[in-house]
Amino acid sequence: MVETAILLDSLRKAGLRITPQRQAICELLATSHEHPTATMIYETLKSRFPSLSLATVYNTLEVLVRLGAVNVLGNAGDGMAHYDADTEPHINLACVSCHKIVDFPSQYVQFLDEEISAASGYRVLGARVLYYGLCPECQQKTPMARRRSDHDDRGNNA
Amino acid sequence: MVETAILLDSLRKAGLRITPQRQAICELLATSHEHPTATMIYETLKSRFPSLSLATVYNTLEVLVRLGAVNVLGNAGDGMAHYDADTEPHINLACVSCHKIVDFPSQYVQFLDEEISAASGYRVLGARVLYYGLCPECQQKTPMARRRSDHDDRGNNA
DNA sequence: TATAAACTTGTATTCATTATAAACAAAGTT
DNA sequence: AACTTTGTTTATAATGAATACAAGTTTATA
Ligand SMILES: [Mn+2]
Ligand SMILES: [Mn+2]
Ligand SMILES: [Zn+2]
Ligand SMILES: [Zn+2]
Repeated sequence: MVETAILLDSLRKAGLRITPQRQAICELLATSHEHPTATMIYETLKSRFPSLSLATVYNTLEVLVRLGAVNVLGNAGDGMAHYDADTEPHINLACVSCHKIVDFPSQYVQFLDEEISAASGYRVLGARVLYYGLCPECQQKTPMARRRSDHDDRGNNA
Repeated sequence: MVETAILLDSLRKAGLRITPQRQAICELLATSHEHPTATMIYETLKSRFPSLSLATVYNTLEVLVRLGAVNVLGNAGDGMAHYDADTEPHINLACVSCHKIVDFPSQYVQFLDEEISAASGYRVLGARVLYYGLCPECQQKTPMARRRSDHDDRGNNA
């Protein structure tokens, strides 16, 4: 569980103002477990903030990522970047068919993280530990041993 | 070290033809250690194949990813997707400043991989294990404890 | 209340990626 | 060999997420 306060604090510590929009975006990021995209955040909040602009969502996300408070997982088959406010080491499992992303806890990621920070020489700003494939539900829907020419849903990529 | 033959075989096994373009793209992917983008592949090969189209590069990459022979690491701060023909479990370290991506070997990733395949219920098609930050060289170039309003090079994201 | 700085918003722009259709090439058929 | 089918490449157009920009709004400080 991510604390909204942690995100807000990182904004504050960077000398940035806590506006109602930023507050709401941080709250949504911290509360949600669905690894939202910029558009998803925008759609969810615009009922509460009718004047909200998509640009503000992108701006806020960019700041949070730069501060290391949020990670970008990238495209999950739907052509847009998904964000994760949980920066604790964990694995994300993305389904390339229904585009849901779930968390998968693993003891090894912790070690991994420490190893990299210690031995790589990099100043690590964030991570993108994401496995992609077909979730159990979507495996049902698909006629099983999917043959080569099965033209399933369009591309994926980064 | 990745074998070109492995990539070509996965095309063959999928019933696809080994054209000179595909052969060259697979060769470059297998040989290169720089996690190239579609454009990088295109630029590199167009001297040898003056008629090569960027569309062919994208098409071939899409097929290889769908077959699980290549992983998409995504945007490394330069706005385009980077590809990795090494599907063995390993960590990729991306520099958000110079956009280079290097491999980092870790024993833990192996365990991680096995754990996910065994316990998640997902049919895993690929992975995107990427840490991003500043490489040792770029840490020099940057005035150290980079303050908030330091407007460095533009965004990053997925 | 001024004045400046930070922030939001609406819109225009960019550009990586995808879609489309026409030319080309290989393999099979008569 | 000529015809046909099917897969591939190429050139170009279209898409749309992300970004840039300029104008308006809020907040801070004097
Ligand atoms: Mn997560
Ligand atoms: Mn790699
Ligand atoms: Zn699914
Ligand atoms: Zn660097």
